[in-house]
Amino acid sequence: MSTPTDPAQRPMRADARRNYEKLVTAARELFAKDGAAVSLEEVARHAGVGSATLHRNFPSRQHLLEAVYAGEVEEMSRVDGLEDLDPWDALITWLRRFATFAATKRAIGDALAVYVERDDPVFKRSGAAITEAGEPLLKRAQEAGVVRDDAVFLDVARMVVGIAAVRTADPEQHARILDLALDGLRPSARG
Amino acid sequence: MSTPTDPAQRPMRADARRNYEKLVTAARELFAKDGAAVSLEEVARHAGVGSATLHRNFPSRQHLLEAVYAGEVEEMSRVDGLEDLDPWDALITWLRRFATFAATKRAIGDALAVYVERDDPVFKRSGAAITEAGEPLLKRAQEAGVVRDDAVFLDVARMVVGIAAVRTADPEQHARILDLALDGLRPSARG
DNA sequence: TTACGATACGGAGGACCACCCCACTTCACA
DNA sequence: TGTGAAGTGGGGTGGTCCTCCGTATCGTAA
Repeated sequence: MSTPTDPAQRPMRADARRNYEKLVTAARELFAKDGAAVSLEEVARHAGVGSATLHRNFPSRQHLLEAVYAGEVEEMSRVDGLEDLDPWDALITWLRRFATFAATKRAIGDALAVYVERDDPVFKRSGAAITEAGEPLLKRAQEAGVVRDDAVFLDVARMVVGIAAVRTADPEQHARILDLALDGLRPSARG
Repeated sequence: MSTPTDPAQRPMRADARRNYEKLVTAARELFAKDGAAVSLEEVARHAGVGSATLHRNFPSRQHLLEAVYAGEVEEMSRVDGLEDLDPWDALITWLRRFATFAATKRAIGDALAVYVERDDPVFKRSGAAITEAGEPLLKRAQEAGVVRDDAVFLDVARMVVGIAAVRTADPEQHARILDLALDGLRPSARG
């Protein structure tokens, strides 16, 4: 889950694992405080670790983002008590939560966009969590006839991510835009 | 139109104007070839001009983008023979053109997003052109009863920009997502 | 046509960045 | 406890943006 190495590989050495954790912790703090554009040098400094160590553990900024947020994404994706709602509300509620998450955590939002948009293997884990959670909700809504049949999950996800990526000072506007777009999912809207 | 200085100010010196043009030309070529992230140093080099000259003319990358694309944005915004179409088709056609433009020219797309998203004064000119073209189309469609009354132009524009900003290898997907979202504009879709 | 002040120039340099190299340290296992 | 493999971090490289300031060029008034 939070294992930095593939299970196939031999386990990390204790000191290496320690440094890995220090880096992820430092990155989480700095991303939250200053956004995802923080210099990697700064992250390494803050973690009390050489920059080479950072680059060895995380070949790119995206890898670091994935490590920092993978857990949160999985938690966000969870479908809690959504099964109790009717199919439309369940889907919309989940999509709204997804959008809010992406919009709030700008850092992960941008990273998510990269995953959702390009199937970047770096984000396989986070991406899988999202698809696993959302796709059944969409299916259920379609089977209930409250969402148009031709909607594809990845289309919908990308739409939401795109809208979430819009930067606006007014959070109300975000909600308005999203609602507008989500109304397009209704079968009655079809031309 | 392409005047770099405000009319109030005294005209630029001939050599200054020459350099200004060289920079805009070089930037246009490089943006088209390599995207909007091209190094400004590179642009200056390509224009055969010192980097200080670039920074004097364009305090930020956004200023350079605005200078490069202002004309194209205005042309793209034009409503041509759209008045002949029925209100819905006119609006949708224009919005689609807008989205395609933003998506195709990634460089200006990102810059546009900045304008449309934050009212950055740097993009006042381009932004005004867009609003002047699009807002009447939306109004007309609303008056004809084919678009929900509560839709606000800036919401719609931001939605389209957000979707256009989604990077996907498949252009068909872009079209699908946009159509999905635009269907949300129909009054019949309202809850 | 000249001469001179305002204007604009560009290269050098500072501060920063990502990323790599490699002599050195630390670990884990026999 | 000794040894080789794994991991380290400081310093180097080459790139970025941006500013400073001595120099060159322009436009104009004489």
